[in-house]
Amino acid sequence: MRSYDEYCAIAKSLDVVGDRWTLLIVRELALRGGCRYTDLRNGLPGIATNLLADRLRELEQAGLVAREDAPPPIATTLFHLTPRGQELRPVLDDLFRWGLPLMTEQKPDDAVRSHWLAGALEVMLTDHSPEQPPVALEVRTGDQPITVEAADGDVRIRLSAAENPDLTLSGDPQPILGLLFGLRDLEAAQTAGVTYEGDPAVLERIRGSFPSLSAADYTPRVSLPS
Amino acid sequence: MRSYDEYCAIAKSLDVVGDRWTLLIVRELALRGGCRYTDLRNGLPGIATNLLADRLRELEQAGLVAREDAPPPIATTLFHLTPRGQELRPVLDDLFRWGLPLMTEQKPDDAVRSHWLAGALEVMLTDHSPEQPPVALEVRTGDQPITVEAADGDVRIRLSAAENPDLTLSGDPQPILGLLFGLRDLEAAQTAGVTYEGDPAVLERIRGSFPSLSAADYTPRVSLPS
DNA sequence: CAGCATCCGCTTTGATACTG
DNA sequence: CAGTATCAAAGCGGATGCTG
Repeated sequence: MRSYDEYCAIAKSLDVVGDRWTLLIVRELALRGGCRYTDLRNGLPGIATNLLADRLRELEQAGLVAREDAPPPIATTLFHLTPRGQELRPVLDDLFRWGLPLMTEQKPDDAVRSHWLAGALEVMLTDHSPEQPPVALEVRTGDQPITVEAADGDVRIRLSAAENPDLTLSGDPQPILGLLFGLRDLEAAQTAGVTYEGDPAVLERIRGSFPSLSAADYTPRVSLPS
Repeated sequence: MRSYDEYCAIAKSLDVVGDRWTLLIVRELALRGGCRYTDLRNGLPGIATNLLADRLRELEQAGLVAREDAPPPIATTLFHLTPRGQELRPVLDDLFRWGLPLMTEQKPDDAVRSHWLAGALEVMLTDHSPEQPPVALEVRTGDQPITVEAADGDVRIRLSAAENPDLTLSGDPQPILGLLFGLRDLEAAQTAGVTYEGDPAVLERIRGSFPSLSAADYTPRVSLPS
């Protein structure tokens, strides 16, 4: 990308990560840790292979990504974020939150990956009853099952099936997220094709509350002259 | 921009604000409040006029920007952020912070605008001595003077000259920021052409501390299967 | 198969000129 | 002041081919 040529921190940030696909590559590496080239392609459906190679080279040069030649048993190159790359997490988290209201719309040809949903769940869900015994929720949607464990006030997300889930939800991601974020009740979710097995009370324990528009004021950041 | 077609909050955010120039337009409106078309052009040096018009239309459609036909005395259209647009402030703030280390390099053809620097100062400076009487600093660089007032633990930034500044700094923006962010001492700043008038002790009062790389760990956000 | 490089048609951008 | 119109150049998406 052409530089904006502005002596401004935001512009300089965008000089580095403002290109198409770049932040999504960082998202993949932030969510999944070390990735092979092929993993990245799978997590970025639609990216042209030459673009992925280009972006990885640029990110490496900018010091956000490092490549590591994995030892003999694996024998493949792994890409991972450097500390400088990890520092983009606040940006990704904010974009996650800002974009959540847009998740109410799921276009028919939207690709779905469970680790994206897992990221959203991690940002949104909390354990409202730390004193209660741990509970486990299994979510079956996307390309692999997601396990949500609430214990001692913390919520942990794993991309695998649960051992003995207290509740299992299956169906399309959109109504399931609506249910977990408190936008739909169980009945409405069922109408949208969600099925469950187990104890629905788990929902009260971990449900997130949707960020309502916080009535931001219109005052500019910096007061202007006269 | 073409949609990424991903059911992911970050991708959906970038579908809206991921285009070239878009976030910088939001930056302008966030920093300066209501802007005329011409103000925006001045704050976005190098943007093609048709692109600015396109982006404003897209932002309006997406509900982030509203245009307002100002009453007779002004007789011009003003653009401002809607509440939904204001909600991007956390994203802008994080990009501000992430990009600060890049400000150590000032390319010869980088444009400079005081309100960008004011944004950086607002994010970075704090009043370390709330119990002390208020102090005022005037910074002379960029296209207009900046006033930094520290009082009662708060720091306020204005884009205008100070009444009776306790300290005035003049020179290139890069060494001045270095000085204010604690990367240079006064002597080093002077070597880089910064001049001052008044009491340098003001610096101790408001100086920001530079975000050192916080040794982020490499653990992925979501644990992977097996 | 993993990790690219090359080629080609299309879209987006940048620069400039022009208009109500 | 607030845009629209035009056109060349750069970037992108998709397909394909190459190398270990």
